[in-house]
Amino acid sequence: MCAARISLVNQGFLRFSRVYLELQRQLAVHLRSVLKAKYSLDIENIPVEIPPELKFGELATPVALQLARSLRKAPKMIAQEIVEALQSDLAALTGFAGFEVAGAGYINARLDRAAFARTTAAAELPKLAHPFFKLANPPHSLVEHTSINPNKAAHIGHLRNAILGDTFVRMLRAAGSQVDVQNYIDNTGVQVADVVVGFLYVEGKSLAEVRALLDDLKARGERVDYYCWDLYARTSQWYEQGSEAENAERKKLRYATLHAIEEGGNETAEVAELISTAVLRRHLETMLRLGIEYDFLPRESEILHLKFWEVAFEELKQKGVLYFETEGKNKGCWVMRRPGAEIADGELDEDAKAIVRSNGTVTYVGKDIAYHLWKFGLLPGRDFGYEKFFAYPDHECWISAMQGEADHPHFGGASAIYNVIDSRQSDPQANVIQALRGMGYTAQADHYTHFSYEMVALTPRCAVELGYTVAEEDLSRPYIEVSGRKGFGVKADDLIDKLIAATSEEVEKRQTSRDATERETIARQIAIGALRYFMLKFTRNSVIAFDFKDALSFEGETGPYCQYAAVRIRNIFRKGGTTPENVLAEFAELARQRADAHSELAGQQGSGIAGFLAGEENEDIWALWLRAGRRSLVLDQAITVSEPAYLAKHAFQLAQEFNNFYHKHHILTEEDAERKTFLLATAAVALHELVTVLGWLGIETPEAM
RNA sequence: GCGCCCGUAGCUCAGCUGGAUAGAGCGACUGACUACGAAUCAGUAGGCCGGGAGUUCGAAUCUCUCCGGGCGCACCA
Repeated sequence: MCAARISLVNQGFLRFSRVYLELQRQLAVHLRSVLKAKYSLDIENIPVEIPPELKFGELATPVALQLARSLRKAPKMIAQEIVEALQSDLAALTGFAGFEVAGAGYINARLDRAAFARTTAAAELPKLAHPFFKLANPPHSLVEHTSINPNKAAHIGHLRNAILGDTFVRMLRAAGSQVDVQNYIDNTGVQVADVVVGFLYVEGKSLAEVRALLDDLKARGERVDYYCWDLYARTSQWYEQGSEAENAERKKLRYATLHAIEEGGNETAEVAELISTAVLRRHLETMLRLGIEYDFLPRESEILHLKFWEVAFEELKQKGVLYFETEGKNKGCWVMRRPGAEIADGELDEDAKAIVRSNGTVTYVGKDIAYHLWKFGLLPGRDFGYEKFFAYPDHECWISAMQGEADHPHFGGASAIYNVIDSRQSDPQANVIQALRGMGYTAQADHYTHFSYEMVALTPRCAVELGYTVAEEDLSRPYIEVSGRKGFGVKADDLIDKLIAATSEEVEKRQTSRDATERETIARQIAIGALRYFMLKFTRNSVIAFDFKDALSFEGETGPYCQYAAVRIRNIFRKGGTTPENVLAEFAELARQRADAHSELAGQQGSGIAGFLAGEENEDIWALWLRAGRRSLVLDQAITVSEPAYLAKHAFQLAQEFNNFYHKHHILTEEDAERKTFLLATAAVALHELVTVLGWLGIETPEAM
């Protein structure tokens, strides 16, 4: 049922702590040669799974079940024959203790537990000194996430985007990739235009007055993005509030403003620049609270003014991806076939996507195609100017500019890109990929991933709680979509503040001996842990119906639960007066001695390390070691299918298995010195696994809880 | 009309290229703090995996179909 098939696809770049992966590969190779010798069959992908329960062993294959038909033999018979072949050559399979037939014809493999522990512990040691692995020739990836319109405060939907994106970046880096993190800024769109209309016409402010207001807000320590949140909602209403004639005028104002901003070099554009930059800065601050950082902020204004589109347009025309439509509703436009469209030559394709309008202006998708050519380094002669914009403790975040600074890093030219964008935009994303493919950039199209995810919505109860008026028919729905335009939603900073307030209250109660700064750090770490885990525990295409009760929960399957397990382990080492490093070194030495002795005591079970890991009463300990050995496998799978939730699940299961172990076995009072070392080593391995995996999720481990 | 996503326990969700007795968390009910701090642990109850058909030795998983819910399908941005 919950047997997991191990992916063979993507293992190449994982070079550390791959105990489980190695064993799996070895078994698959060996099985293949057995099948060849016995039945003259050459099967390339032999399924090797992790069984649903430990009593079935640590690895299993249903290959005998699959062969039953072609070999015209009962699956159990085949399994028996294969097992005999494997058993007779056990010496060639290091790390395995034996094989057996089970169920309808499964072949179950049992591992040499002591050897597994020895290898795992040894793999933990060097990581302590060098936690980050670097490949000699790392693949260059580009992840784009966050990309909030700079006209209002970030809300919970944006948090899901940024947390998913940031976590994926950490995962890629853990696997050895070189990753550039980009946050695309649409500073010339209608959303920014609307808030500019708000300042200029709803509030009737001049450029100087807007500037003064921004200074004033800054001086008072108030959030500009919050101010814009309200103004944006008011402006959206204002378009519909007046008489029909007035509303028509207001709409005209809206488009005139939009065009002035796109054009640049005027006062309206200057207001837009002031506001969008101030709001953008706030977004970066909000995300930094969650440990989210960026390398580069490409802006729409530069893509426009540096004329990326012109270069792309020529190539699109020349390669026949775009054609000029002379009939139908798209008459006078340059259009592109949609993915999967089957239209005979010369026939009118009414469904084609217009890329250049009949008035000669380019659509959003067109600009996006040009931008993505740049991302892959396929836009000859065009690049952004680069300026420093935001300083992080250990690096700069750059922003696009017309001229820019002479000395700057290079962005773009990636070999793989990931766009973290919600699933509602899958159509335009598919259009861009289609264009790349049409231009013959097949490899690039294949390495273009729309990292899509479902939205965060509010439960009706939550909406009412926040004081919004909810329509009668919406009350019975499972969730209501948030809307920046209506000012309907939970602002990111409000949620973070609320979480910190809740964790602070608990920390004040528990950590009376610590000073205020320490307590503050702990409360912040737990709050962020809770938030990040909450956003990551759901798989990407499940809609999150947001509710404060769930988001503010610190018990059960939550970030704090995982953090707590790690903190408990730290407490053990603190009380025990030793460190994980020392214990692991001690254990490695012990394991080595025992391994030497083992050859003399061949076949003698139940002694030494093997004994600590054998038997019903130690099954939970063995489960913990196994889980730890599985980490790189889980990372591999999570990257292959772009699903950070797998890692969140893994961290939780690890924490759960540790807590279970913690209650059953009391470490510090253990009298047998060797067993105590072994139990401490178990805790050390669990701690390093937890800290590492939580780190990939962007969750810090507090000193105390 | 076309396309994509979802439907699994009272609630919120896992279940990873088909595989062994369908799993968690929350909520409910029982129990466990003078041992490494209970933000924890142990246990009980709770499921026609939306319905139907097909493929298969084997289906929550693949195919088809129907039902229910959501989101997209502009020369808007």
